[in-house]
Amino acid sequence: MTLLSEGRTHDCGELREADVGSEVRLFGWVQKRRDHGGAVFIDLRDRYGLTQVVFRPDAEAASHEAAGELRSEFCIGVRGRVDSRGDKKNPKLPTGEIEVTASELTIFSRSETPPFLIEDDIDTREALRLSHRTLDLRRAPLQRALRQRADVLRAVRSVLDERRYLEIETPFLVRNTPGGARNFLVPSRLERGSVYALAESPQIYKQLLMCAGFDRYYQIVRCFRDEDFRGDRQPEFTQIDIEQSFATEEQIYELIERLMSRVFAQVLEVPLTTPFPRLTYEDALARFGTDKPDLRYELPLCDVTETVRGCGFRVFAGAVERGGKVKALRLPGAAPSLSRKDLDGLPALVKEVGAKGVAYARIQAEGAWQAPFAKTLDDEVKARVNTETGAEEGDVLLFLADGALVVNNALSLLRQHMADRFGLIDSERWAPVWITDFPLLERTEAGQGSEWTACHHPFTAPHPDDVELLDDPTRYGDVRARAYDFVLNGVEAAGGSIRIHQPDVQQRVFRALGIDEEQARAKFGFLLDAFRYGPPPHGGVAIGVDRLVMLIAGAQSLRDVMAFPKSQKGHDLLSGAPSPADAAQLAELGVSITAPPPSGGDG
RNA sequence: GGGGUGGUAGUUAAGUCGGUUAUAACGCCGGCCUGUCACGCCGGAGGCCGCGGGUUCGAGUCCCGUCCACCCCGCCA
Repeated sequence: MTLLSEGRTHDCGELREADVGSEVRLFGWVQKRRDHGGAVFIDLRDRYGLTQVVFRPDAEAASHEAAGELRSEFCIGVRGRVDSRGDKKNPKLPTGEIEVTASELTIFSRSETPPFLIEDDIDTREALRLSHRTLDLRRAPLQRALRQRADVLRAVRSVLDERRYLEIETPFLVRNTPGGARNFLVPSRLERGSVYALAESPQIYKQLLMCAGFDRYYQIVRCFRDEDFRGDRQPEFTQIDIEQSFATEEQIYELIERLMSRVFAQVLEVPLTTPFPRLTYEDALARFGTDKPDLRYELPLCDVTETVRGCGFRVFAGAVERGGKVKALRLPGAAPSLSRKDLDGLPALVKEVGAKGVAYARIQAEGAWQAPFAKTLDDEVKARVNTETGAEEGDVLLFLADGALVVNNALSLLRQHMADRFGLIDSERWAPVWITDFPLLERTEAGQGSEWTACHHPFTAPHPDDVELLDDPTRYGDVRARAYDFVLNGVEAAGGSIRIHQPDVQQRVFRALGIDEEQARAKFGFLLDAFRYGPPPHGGVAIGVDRLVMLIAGAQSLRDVMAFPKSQKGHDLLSGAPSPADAAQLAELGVSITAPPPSGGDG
């Protein structure tokens, strides 16, 4: 019998004082060797933990001899006896009460010196970690994150199964429908000249499933989007996609609240209070400058546009004249701790969102302002701003004056920055919130064809009270959608809507979007056809698994909760994808590449 | 498409005003060590300074270009 065929008796994280005296077999990787010439200590690691193994010359000479050649990351098996460590316990390890005195050692495989240490906190260039992802994945934080990811999915499945949602798969290779997120394209070999698109979401298919009578559907599904990537955006990502017939917003909210409660209870043992608070899109933007506010802290924004209209400070008055906004962020009691240098450094901070500057004022006794521009403002204006923002002595007010988008982006950034700086973020706290009443339509950038585009997607139902506005192009921007986002700690973790199921409403929305009947047929004919035969009212939601797990695992990036993520340019640094196709493959597909071959990097 | 940060030994970093042989720590290799757990002590090896070009008597350092990674704006119905 070999050690391998006998099998391991325990994992490397489970032996305790109570096991002392038993014979055990442990398999794992060498985390660390400490060779004292006599006793040789090995920290043996697997995904469950670390156990100290000791080899002694007097106990088993051959094993002791062999232990001398062990190096980091050798994969080994050990037979031995569990001994108490007596007064040599290591309180830092769960298994620190005991050690295994080895009587037999099998080296399953050797390891070259790894390019970086397999430790919890390594400070290694991420590119290197990604190109040696298998080693990176041996590290405890990634092991933990991927386990939590599986735990999250298990918890979600348990709720959905209890509630009789049916898991149904939908195609990845779908019809190419330009508009919305850019699709990855897959050329067809059997029909040269045509392409499939990789599904950016199962949206249309899940609506078809509703029409087919599967009144409660879910799928844990990969989605593909060929856009620019970020720390929280990858070319392929996973959604928990849910749709149900006869749904109302309230039912969807209740379901997600139940799902999240179960997930947090099971994975983190944290109770979430339900129902979650709600905030309209309009309020969110007004008070926090973003539709995904982090509500773990306060620091609301205050719109003072009307107050400073025509005032003596040209930066303010000018922005208002140009149709922009002036908003303030009040930092209670911040005056003593924010130096002139801190405040003068703020413009650099907001430069990245396109803001040209940040005005600030320290509030002194009786509401007087200490500010570079203080003289240009009437006392009356200052007093009104004080009242509106609630500013008191010792506070600092930060002002942004610019177009609405820049003002909101910059103040949202500053709000975050200051919350961080003043330690206002309770890392133990979870702040879920529903963002409701999104606009249905938004203006597109000039020169992109149609003037309006759907905020969510073209099948999102308008608010019943606003349907009539769809007949007045000047009011398009006022139409509210039955769409909602679930935001957790400032991260958009889920989003969805009640869909349109009435052909006439769908037609009006298409018209507003500048999609004529012919285009509608060409793009979405198969959905519209399904809607001719008694479509049920329906709606749903999609949860961003990667983002949710990122929050739960406390990770800074999606890359830390995905086993094999891609770089910001969409490269898989492990496999080298994407790579040039060979000529024969392209010929078979009837595809020719016009771009010059990539020069490749040596970085 | 745009703005920013970075790339020097296996790893993380230092490298001044352009000047002799490019430093340090960790890791690695060899030796010693029977209670370590950030083991210790002694010795050693290890470099296309991302890549290409330019300026210069001389470039890790200055200039231009380029590649890669990361952060952000746009984009992500």
